[in-house]
Amino acid sequence: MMASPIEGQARPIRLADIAKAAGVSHGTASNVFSRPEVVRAEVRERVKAVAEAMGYAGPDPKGRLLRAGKVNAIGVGTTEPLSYFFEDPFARVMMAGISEACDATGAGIALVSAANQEKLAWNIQSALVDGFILFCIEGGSRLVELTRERRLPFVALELGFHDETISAIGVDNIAGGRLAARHLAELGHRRFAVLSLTLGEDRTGFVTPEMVRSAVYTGTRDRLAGYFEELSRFGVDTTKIPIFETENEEKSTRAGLEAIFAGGELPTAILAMSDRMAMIAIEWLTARGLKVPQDVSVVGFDGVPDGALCDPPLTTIAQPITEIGRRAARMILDHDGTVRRETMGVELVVRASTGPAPKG
Amino acid sequence: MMASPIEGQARPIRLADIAKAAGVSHGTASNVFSRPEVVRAEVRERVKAVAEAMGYAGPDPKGRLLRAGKVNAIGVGTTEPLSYFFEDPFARVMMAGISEACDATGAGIALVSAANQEKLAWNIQSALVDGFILFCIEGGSRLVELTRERRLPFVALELGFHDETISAIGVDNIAGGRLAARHLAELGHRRFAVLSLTLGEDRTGFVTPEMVRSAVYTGTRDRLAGYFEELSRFGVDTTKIPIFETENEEKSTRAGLEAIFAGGELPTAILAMSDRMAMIAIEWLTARGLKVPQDVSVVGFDGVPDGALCDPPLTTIAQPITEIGRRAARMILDHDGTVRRETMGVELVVRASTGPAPKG
DNA sequence: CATTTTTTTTGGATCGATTCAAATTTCTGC
DNA sequence: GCAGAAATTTGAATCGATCCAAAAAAAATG
Repeated sequence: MMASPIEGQARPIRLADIAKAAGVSHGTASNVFSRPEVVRAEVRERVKAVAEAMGYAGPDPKGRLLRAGKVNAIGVGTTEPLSYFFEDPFARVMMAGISEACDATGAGIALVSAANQEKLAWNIQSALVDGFILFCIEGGSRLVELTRERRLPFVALELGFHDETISAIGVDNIAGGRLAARHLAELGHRRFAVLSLTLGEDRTGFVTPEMVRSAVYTGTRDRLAGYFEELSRFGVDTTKIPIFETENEEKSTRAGLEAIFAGGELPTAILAMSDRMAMIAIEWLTARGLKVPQDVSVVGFDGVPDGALCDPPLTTIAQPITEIGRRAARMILDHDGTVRRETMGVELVVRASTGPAPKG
Repeated sequence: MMASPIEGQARPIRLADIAKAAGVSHGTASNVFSRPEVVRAEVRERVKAVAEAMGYAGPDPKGRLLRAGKVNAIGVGTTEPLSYFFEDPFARVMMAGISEACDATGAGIALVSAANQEKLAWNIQSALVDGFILFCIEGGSRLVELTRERRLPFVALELGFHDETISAIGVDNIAGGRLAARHLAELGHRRFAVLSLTLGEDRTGFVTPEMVRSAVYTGTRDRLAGYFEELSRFGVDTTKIPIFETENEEKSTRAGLEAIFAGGELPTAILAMSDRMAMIAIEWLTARGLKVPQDVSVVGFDGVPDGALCDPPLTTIAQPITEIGRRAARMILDHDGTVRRETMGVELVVRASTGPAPKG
């Protein structure tokens, strides 16, 4: 047996090397780093000196990890690309909440995502985490299935569909819908249009009542139900309200607005199921010469910070996003094996995108 | 020896359990999952069936990791709290670039930070990553030292000081300074004030020429040098230009503006070393009844997206932030053991916060 | 100084996989 | 039916630490 031929690319120094060089057992060497108080001061210093001299990088977490069994990190997963976490306003606030809880306990955050489906599966399988928080905005069911296979605790956020077997944190969508609708109705509005999130399949366009009934996404359905329940109470014929399903992005939302304002009785108020759509709507209306809120009122949903900054500032149904993030993280961190479901309240934040219905 | 007394809380199933149950060696069992093509179809299906029946979660990455030696994830570290990554505009754009490179190679991202100094050390020591990207905005030297001990590749970003031994990506601060100064000088401005990033110690307030000379932070010093070189060329007496050192946040920046506009010859142009300060300045000036750019011009530094959205849109020196992020990630991902230093170019982005110097 | 108590140190077992040379089985061709 | 080639399977070794019961050394007690 000979030493590695090239000095330069020697393999990294292991704890066992230090132990041998210092003339102590590997148990003692380990203690020097992980429980220094149990080893005699003299020995401790000697070992440390040897480690220093040999350029030891400290106990390798890879080794420790296997023994410890716990990673002390939580994975946050989504089907969107990784940049989603840094670009999407909703995700960012959520992450701030998650970060807060992680900072407090010293846990790390690993971002899990992937460019394509195969990689996603692999990344979930190989993520070094103790549990997952899932952003189920899109492709939620696949994300959930993949994660379930890891048999680690996980919490679903913004889970569109209903599944009692998984932990989830959501908001009271019906109440949110009602709040938004009542606000507009009380301002005198009677002609509405809805900019809806997806109901099921990947499609965009106007939605029929049957489609609503058979909707897979209960979140969307509930918001709609909330809108309509409340509007009915004000005597509005909800069957006449146009509902346009978008993909919650610019193109399909604009298409929806075009369609809604194409003719017939124009709405004086728009119920948007996300702040994103609401803000796109405001921009579109303004560009079209319609004043918000004088001509058309717009109310959003989510309560992202950007809403306060747009012009006019957005009236919206605010979710306690940061708190949801905090709780989700805590659920993973102090997981006790039970399935937990929490429904958070929402609140109406009145800013300047809504006003009295125009006369006549 | 007896089976675990309580059925419910059995320890997780290991690959070895599957192997035994299926009557194959653990080598074969391992192959079923990691190299299915080498095992006979019949055996493969049998093992898979057993695994399924026993509720095996798939090969545990903790085990694989130790053997493989490579984590396939990069750590992004800072001394700021974790939420910094999701809230700071500059960091966000940088992260988007890093994400892009990681997405492309399937690498994961682990966020490393800490509430306090001890935890930071621990978190860096125990991060499961193949290398680090360091945001050295503040407390950079400590962050670098801590990371150096891990003996893993790392790249420093926004490294304030000069150290040839570490890989870093930065921008040409002198050129940036000159670009900003020339732009203003060409618009006819002759009376300036500088809102400066920190030069060394943690202090705020006006800065003397000696302090500039002995500055630790070469980034700050270089921007300043760029400003002054160019202004001298236009015949401006740079010794009279007030330089106010802030902590790049609201309070100290406002204090700086108060001090600068407290009396004497008021500046017609402000050179801010960050977009953050520039935007705070615009707000402050506007609130004070001074019109930007009619009364006072403001030019920032960084080129964060928010700058385009503020009112008036900010003229600034744009760094290729996303590209820096991409390169940093790539440096870690295809690390070859060499120390790499890159200096990226910057460009002047003229928007509406600068205009001709007011007459008289 | 012998005994008991306390503090340190030791070294084997373990965490959960992957790897690879060698052994075994199956397949080919004649 | 058999030799040789090809395809599978085996099982010991390894990755880098931590844990812990038992042994050894040091300190305290009578």
